[in-house]
Amino acid sequence: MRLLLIEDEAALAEQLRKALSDAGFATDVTGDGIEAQYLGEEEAYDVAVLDLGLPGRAGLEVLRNWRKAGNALPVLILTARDAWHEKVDGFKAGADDYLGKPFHTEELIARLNALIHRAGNQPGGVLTAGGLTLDEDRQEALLPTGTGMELTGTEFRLLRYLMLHPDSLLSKSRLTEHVYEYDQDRDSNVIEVYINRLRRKIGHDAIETRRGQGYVFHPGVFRSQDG
Amino acid sequence: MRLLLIEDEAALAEQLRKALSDAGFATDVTGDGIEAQYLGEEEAYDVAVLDLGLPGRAGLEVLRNWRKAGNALPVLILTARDAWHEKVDGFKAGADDYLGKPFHTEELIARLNALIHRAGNQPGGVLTAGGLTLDEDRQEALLPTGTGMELTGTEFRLLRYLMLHPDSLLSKSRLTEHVYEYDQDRDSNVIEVYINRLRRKIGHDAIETRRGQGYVFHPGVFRSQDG
DNA sequence: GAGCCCTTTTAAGACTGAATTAAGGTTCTC
DNA sequence: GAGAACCTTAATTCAGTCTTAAAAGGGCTC
Repeated sequence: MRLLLIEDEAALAEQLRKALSDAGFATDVTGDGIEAQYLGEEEAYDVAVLDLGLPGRAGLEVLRNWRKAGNALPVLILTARDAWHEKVDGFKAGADDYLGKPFHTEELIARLNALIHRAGNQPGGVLTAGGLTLDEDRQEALLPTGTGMELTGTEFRLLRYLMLHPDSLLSKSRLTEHVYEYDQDRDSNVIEVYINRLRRKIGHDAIETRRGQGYVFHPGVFRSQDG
Repeated sequence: MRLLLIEDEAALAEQLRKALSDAGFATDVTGDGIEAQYLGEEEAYDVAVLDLGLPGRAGLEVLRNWRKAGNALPVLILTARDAWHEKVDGFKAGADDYLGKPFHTEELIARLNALIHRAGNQPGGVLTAGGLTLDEDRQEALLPTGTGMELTGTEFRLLRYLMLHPDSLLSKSRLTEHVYEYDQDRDSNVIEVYINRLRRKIGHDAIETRRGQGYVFHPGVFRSQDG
């Protein structure tokens, strides 16, 4: 996986580069908007991380220009946690995801993996979200504690969909659609039953219920349990 | 948001109705052209979904008749993916958008949101009004201070309607019509109760009471609080 | 093809919290 | 100041969800 990191603060840039390399990303770093723009157009990256703390709002311009040119490169933006307007502006400019600073590196990596998977650029085999690992070849989950859990087919498909959409509200009908291709199910509580089974295996708190709306998968839960 | 779904295939109709309800649309369903025509004229819908698979080409007739009567209700038509002529006929009859079957429900919902949103409010699933942000995917509000507020289903539907009609006088009956499905409207103070709950979450001043007339949502209130 | 094991689906009762109702208090209008 | 409209809180209701268990289904071996 090739990753473009656009970050002007040298210390943070280096820290992130290390962590991202450890996670298996071949990372190019630039702190300059013009260079970032050029690299994003000329090189074949799988994903980009864009810190909006760049001086002069250059960051969003880079992103807008990419989109204007039809470049669909998945982009995750970093913003100060309280700068809500940056988040909104970022999405308007075409960002795919965002993360507020300060953040845990694991979460950044999990979201990057999710972005890449969503874009269809399948690497192979392993999907991580905040410490939880899903081995797609062996169809089993690996908890941060090291415990391995075998999953049945349906459990696996459901968990994978949850992990691909971390912190997103997923309605039961949407989950049904994606876990069972184009199967139109009548009223049935399969999703509830499988949510229950997953909770037993990976922990109850990882999946939040929003009554009347759906479920939210929280990768962050795993951070606190183990490093 | 009140939605009219015109779909004669019962299974698909039910599947869509569920998914649309999850997404916060108060959905009325009919499989009959005559009834569809009547409902579109008499009820206050924000958008309609029209499946052209209806027997006897009745679907396009419904649409044409609405347009002839000056009804500008946004309409999205569903067609078989390879039925190119249906798409053309549909636009000629006054459709605003179309989607080929089969499709992912998320795409339908995204397009419906786009149809409903006013110009300028277009990014993926995010609705803004003067500093207040409504995340339509997660069904939660983001205050200018950065505080996120989870919303229940009814709170979400009401707030979305308010935000889509800023600075407009909205009567209680109109709010009821757009927040609830085909209603056997008894006198009740639900709207008052939910206005009260919203005020607690987003601030009392955002919603003005016009005694005897209704409510006005003021996005401007949020601008003064934060930059 | 009978029996076994594992997965998936259905079903039913308990539980929870969102939606609704209800009731008393407050503010506005005339 | 009387009546109406609205606010606010609390109780009630009821649909949505949890949980468990058992039935149904599918693939395997012998």
